[in-house]
Amino acid sequence: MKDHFISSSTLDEIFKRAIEGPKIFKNKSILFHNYVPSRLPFRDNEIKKIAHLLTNLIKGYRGSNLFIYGKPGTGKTAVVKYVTKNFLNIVKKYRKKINYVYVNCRLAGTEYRIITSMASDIGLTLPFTGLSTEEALSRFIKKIISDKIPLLVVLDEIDSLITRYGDTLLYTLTRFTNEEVNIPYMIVGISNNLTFKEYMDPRVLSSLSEDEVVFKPYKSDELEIIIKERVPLAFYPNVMEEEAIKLAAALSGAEHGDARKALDLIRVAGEIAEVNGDNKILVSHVQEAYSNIDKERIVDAVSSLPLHSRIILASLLYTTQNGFSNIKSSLLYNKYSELSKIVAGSPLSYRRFLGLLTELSILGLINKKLENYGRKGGRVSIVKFSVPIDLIKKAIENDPFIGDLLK
DNA sequence: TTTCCACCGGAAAATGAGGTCC
DNA sequence: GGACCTCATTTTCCGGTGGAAA
Repeated sequence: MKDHFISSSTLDEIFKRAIEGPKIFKNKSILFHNYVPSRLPFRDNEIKKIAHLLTNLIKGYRGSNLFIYGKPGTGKTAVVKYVTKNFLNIVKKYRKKINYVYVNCRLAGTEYRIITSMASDIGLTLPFTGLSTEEALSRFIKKIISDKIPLLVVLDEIDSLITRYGDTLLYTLTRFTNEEVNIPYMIVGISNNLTFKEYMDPRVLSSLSEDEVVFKPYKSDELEIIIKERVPLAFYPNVMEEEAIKLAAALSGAEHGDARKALDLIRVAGEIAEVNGDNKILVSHVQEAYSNIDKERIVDAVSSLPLHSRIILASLLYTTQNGFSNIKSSLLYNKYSELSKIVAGSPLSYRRFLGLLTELSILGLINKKLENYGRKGGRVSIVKFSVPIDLIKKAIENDPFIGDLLK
């Protein structure tokens, strides 16, 4: 049986190295996604455009609503947060008032939670359940009207709201004013994709897109400059080698110009150097970080799945390891039912099982393909892993509920 | 050309646990 | 305390679906 305990001398060594070993990170938080830097290179035009639109609110006019679109890691959220932070500072300085609301629609989850989050930003507490969505929205609107303060709403990942709940909330937000109620407001929608537009009423869409800003992906040389600006803030002097910076920029530039990935890469490279007790971040650390990031993603994805999804993966692992390839979903369900009787008491319905298979496929862990065998065999789903099997095995074996089952 | 297999997957309803409101 | 609410998960129902066989 594998020893699950770490000796105290090993722990001593880890802590000793942390205190006495080479210093790598000066301020790691600089490299996290939520950090808003004091300078955002290559986004001057976008910053100016958003700032100009915001001036309407200070003057007391209704600003054009703004739709911001761009691939992940192109700086959309960072630019909006940067501009609004400066905007609110000026507003405060001149003793003006703005009701500012920022919600990430995907993280907030449901439409109701988006409304309660917006309400909380303007000082209105709503119960987290018990009210109808209409009632919650109505209270939010009443508060805006009674405050008589210009309103700025930023809806990040707005596609997540529209594709799941339609455009009712946005419709209400763009139409709460009239001749009697004349409160200046501006809505900023941010999205990674444009597919959600088909779910919107053309009137709401044109209202949201009164102005548009598109964020283009960063080029490798631009990413290199972005990394070079963060390196002196995040690491101690001369810790990161010039060649390592170039490689990190090139690897992330090749992957859709994603600045977030570039910063992840140098952070993980720094962590690897730290664990190894090295005093510099070298090209080899960046290379190792690049291959580790994907592995970590897969193992993390598997271990954070719900129990039944993990049992499905274990069933697929079992059947694959027993020489079956191109496994039919019905066959897999039989194995899954067997395992879940042991682990969870009873299996979920076949329909639910299919839903979980689709989710695993969307996550990129498995590949589900429809195949047709005509009158003889009908139309079936064929399932196989789409990531290296040893990574799944590693995640499943460490699972406290189903790890022993496979042995 | 039609039939039929073996499912697939959308939609709606059910469930159960949290809650508010009057 | 009963009516009504959200929310995530799950079940039930049932109309497709594509291609080999009839």
